Formats: sequence, structure tokens, C-alpha cells
Amino acid sequence: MKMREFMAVTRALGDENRVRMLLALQGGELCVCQITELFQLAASTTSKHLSILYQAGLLDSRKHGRWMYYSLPGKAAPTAAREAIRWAAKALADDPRIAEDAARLKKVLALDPVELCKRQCRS
Amino acid sequence: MKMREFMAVTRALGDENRVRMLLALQGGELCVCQITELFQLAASTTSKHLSILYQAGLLDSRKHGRWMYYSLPGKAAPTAAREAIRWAAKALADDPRIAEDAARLKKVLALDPVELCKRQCRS
DNA sequence: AGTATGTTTCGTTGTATGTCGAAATATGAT
DNA sequence: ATCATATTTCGACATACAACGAAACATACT
Repeated sequence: MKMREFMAVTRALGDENRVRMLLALQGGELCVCQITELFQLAASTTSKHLSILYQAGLLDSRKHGRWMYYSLPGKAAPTAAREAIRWAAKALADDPRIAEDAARLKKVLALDPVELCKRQCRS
Repeated sequence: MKMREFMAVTRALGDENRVRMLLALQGGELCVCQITELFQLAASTTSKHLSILYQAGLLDSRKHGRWMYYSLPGKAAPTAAREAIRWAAKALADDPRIAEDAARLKKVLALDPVELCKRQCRS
């Protein structure tokens, strides 16, 4: 891994919201609007954060219709990036904020049938 | 590891000069003036960088006379911090800049008998 | 075509940070 | 005590970055 890529990873992990987004994706892929709802940020802010994580190689992305899905990278991803994610997940395994995010994520996934059309993506 | 500590680590690793300083210490402890010479920065800048690494738990420090020595943390340090260092070292194992730093460090350690009084610290 | 919706890009604003030099602090040497 | 040296703190500057809203873009639906 070159210095440039490494710095992209550490900078990407240098923002708390991005780290929380990364770990929220441990439950599976999410679209931008779901993450926006989960963290109560402006959509543009969420989009930029995810873009930074993606460019650092810490996320995969998949476009399906109007929805952009982000997910943790698979085996094809660079080893160093996957190890970075494992390190972060392990280090923050018992952080309460991450647990809260996971709990709130469940609600976002389960409910929300009307105003936000995210459930439709699943089909 | 709490979120606050984790962010301190990732922010500390978010600057290239700090990462290079951290990895330069793989060869053993160094004092501030040696690192200053190695990276050609202002002494105050070096001091601040090392302070940030130290406060993140990524460095140990030892004061000996007028000299302040920094080194990679021993077994007493938090596991997450040590794993962060191992991850960084592994990820950048083949980065040319790190190798250059190690080479320049040898010169700094070996020569420099007059202008900078670093050799005297060793005794 | 036209409308609606999810996402990204752009421009702006406030805050954080890296850098330096100068001053302050701490310690050894004379 | 006085001076010299290593380090840190402080003040200032420039740059970087996170956040938002508005506009632009992309895609689905009618």
C-alpha cells in the first residue's frame, strides 16, 4: 500500500460520522437516504462522507435505479483496507454509540413505510 | 476502546508527517531533535506532532535530562493502539518514503558529531 | 414530454489544523 | 548565579475540511 492510499484511509477514518457510517454497514448494504435518515444529516453531507469512504477503498458501491447502495468491501478489496475496517470494528466493539446506531438502524429498516421510500428498494 | 480514544488515534494517523515519525521509531527511541533533523521541520512542529501521537496512546515518552525521548509503546499500552501501529507498519511496509526515512535516520544517528549534540544523549 | 425522487456537485461559512517564529520553561554546564 | 541548550507553549497565518442549502444530474414513472 502506497502512502497516498494509506493517508486516504486514515483521513477517511478521521471523522466520527464516517466511522459510524462504516460500522453501520456491518449489518449489510444501505442506500444513501437510509444513512441520511439514520444520522440526521443533510443528504449532501451523507453523500460526501460516503464518497470519501469509497474513494479510500473502504466501501463498495452499487447503483440500482435511483438508489445508490454502499456496503463493506468484499474479498476483492485491498487487504489493508479490509484490515483497517476489522481494526475499527474490533476497537469500537463495545462503544455505546455504535450500539445505539445499530438499534436506530433497525427502526429505520423496519418502519418508515410512507415518507421515505426506502423499503421499496428491497424488492 | 471508547469512541473518543479511537478518534484520537485516527486523527493522529491522519497526518503524513506523524505517520512517518511513528514508523521511524520502529528502529528504537529517538529524541525530539533527532526527529526534527530527520524530517527538517521546525522543532515546535515536531514537538506538537509527537505530543499528538503521545496523547493518542501511540507513543511512550521518557525524559532524560534536557532530552525528551519518544518510542513505540510497550506491552503495557492499550491493545487497540498497538494494533493500530502494527496495521500502519504492515500497510506501509513497502512504501519507498518510509524506506528513505529509515536510510536518512541511519545517517542522523551515525554522523552529526558537532553541530547537533545528539550523540551525547546515548552516553 | 413532463414530473417526481434519489443522489451528487457547487458555493458558502465556520471551525479545525499544520506550520512557523518568538517567547517561555526546564535542565545541564561553567 | 549565569549561560547554553532541548523542549514546549503561544500567537499568527494559511490551508483543509465538515456542514448546509441550492442547483444540477440521473433515473423512474405517467
